[in-house]
Amino acid sequence: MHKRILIVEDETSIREMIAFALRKAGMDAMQAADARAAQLAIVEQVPDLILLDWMLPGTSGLELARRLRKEELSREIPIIMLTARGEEMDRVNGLEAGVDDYVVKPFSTRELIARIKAVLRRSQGDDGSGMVELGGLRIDGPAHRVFAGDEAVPIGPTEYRLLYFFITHPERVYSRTQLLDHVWGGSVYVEERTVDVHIRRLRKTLEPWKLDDMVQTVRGTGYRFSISA
Amino acid sequence: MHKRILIVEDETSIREMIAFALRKAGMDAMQAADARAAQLAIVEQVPDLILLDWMLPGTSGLELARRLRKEELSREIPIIMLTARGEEMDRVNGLEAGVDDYVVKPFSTRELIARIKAVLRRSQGDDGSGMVELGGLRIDGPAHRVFAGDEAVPIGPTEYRLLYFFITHPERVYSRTQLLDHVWGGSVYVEERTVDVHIRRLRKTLEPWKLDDMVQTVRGTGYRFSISA
DNA sequence: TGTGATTGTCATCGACGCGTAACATTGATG
DNA sequence: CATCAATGTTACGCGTCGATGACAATCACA
Repeated sequence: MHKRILIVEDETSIREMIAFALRKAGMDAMQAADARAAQLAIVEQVPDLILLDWMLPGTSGLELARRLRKEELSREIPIIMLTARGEEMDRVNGLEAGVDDYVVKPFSTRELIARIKAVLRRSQGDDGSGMVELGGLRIDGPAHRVFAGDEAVPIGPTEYRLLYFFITHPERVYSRTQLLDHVWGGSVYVEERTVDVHIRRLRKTLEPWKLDDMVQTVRGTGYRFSISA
Repeated sequence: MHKRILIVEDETSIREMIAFALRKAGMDAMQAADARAAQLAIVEQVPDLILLDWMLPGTSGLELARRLRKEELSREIPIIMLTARGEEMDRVNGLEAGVDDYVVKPFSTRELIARIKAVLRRSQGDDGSGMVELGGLRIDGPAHRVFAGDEAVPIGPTEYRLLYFFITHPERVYSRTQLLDHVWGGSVYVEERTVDVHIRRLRKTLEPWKLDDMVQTVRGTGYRFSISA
C-alpha cells in the first residue's frame, strides 16, 4: 500500500531531493515542473497527496490549488504547500483555498515526511480528536468509550484494548503472539490460548449489535478485524 | 467573541506560523518565548487558553504547567501541550500535570485549530456569566451554587469543585491523579484513594435527583462524567 | 471557645475481570 | 470417512480494584 505523492516544483534539484526522500520513506514519487504538467499527471494517475510549491512559473501554486479543489477528480486529494519564509504572512490564502498544511522552506526532509504522514493519517479518518470510527463502531479514546451507532457498549478493560487495537489496525491478520505483544504488552507472559477467550468475549459484547462478525478467524494464522462479513 | 491564545514556544518560526493560523481562525494570539515571558504575559492579560511547548529553554513546559496549575490566576486556564515525538512518557506526565490535551509535532495548523476549539468548547458550557449547564444540572459559579432543575442542591466545598471540574470536562476519563491535580491543586499531597471517597460523596449528594449515574467508574482507569448512562 | 460541618485516611467487603483448564466443535488432510 | 489439529465455548478460582462506612483531625462560625 505505497502512497503516491505528486511533487509540483519547478526547481529540479529540490524536486529530486524530495523524491529521493519519499522513496526512502517507502512512498512513490511522481513529479511535475509546473501546473500544466501537474494536471496531466493527476489525470493519468491520481496521487494520494500533492506537494505544491507556492511559487511556480505561469500558474501559481495557490491558483493551482484552487483549481484542483474545483475538479471532482482532485477535490479530495490532500495538499501540502511549500512556501519560502516571508511568503507565509502575506499570501496565505492557502488555508482558504483548502490547503491541508504548509511547510516553510528550508525544511528538513525528515520534517516533510512527518508532515506528509500526519496529513495522510488525518485524511484516513483520524482527525486527531482521538475518535476512531469504523463500520458502525465508534471508539472515543479520551472518554474511554465504545459506541455502536449512538448506544454505549459496555466493555471491560482488556476487551477495550483489544478492540481499540483492532479498529486502528483493520483488514489485517494478527497472530496470537502479535496480539499478545500489542494488546497485553510484551512484558507479561500469558498462554496463547487466552487470546481465544478474549476474542470470544469481545464477540459476545459486540453480539447485541450484530457486529461480532467483524472479528474474524483466519484458521492457522490468527484473527482479523474487518468491515465485510 | 475573540479568544485569546497564548503561545509559549521558543522557535520563532513555529510560533509565527501558529500565531498566523490562529488569527486566521479569528483568535487573538499572544506570544512568549520562554516560561518567564509567559508568566509575565499571563499576569498582564489572562488568556483563554495556553499552547505550551514541551521543550523550553530554562524552565521546561511541564514544569511551567505545574506552576500555572498552582497559581490561582492561571489554575482554570486550559493548557494544550505541544510535544515532539510524543511518546507514552510524555503523554502520561503531561496529563498528570493537569494538561487538558496535547498535540504531537508535527501537526497541521488545521488540526491544531480543531483541538483548540474542542478544548475551549469543553471547558466552556461557560458563557462568561459563570453559569454552566449540563444534563439537568446547573452550576452558578459566582454564587457557588448547584441546581438540579430548579431545586438547589446542598453541596460541600470539595464536592462542589469536583462537580464543577466534571461538568466543565464531561465525556472524558480522568485518573485519580489527574483529578487530584485539577480539583485539589498540585501543591497538596493527598492519597489517591481519597478521590474514591469524594466520588462517593458526590454521588450521594446527587442521588436524590437520580443524577448520581452521571458519575461513572471506568475500571482500571479512573472516573468519567457523562450525560448518557 | 464550643459545636457542627467538612475532610483525609484506613480497614473491610464485595464485585469484577482475568487467566487457565477442560470439554465441545469445526475444519483439514489423507 | 477417519483422524488429528485448530478453534469455540464454558466454568471456575484467584487476585485486584472500587465501594463503603467509620473515625479522627481540622476548619468555620457563632
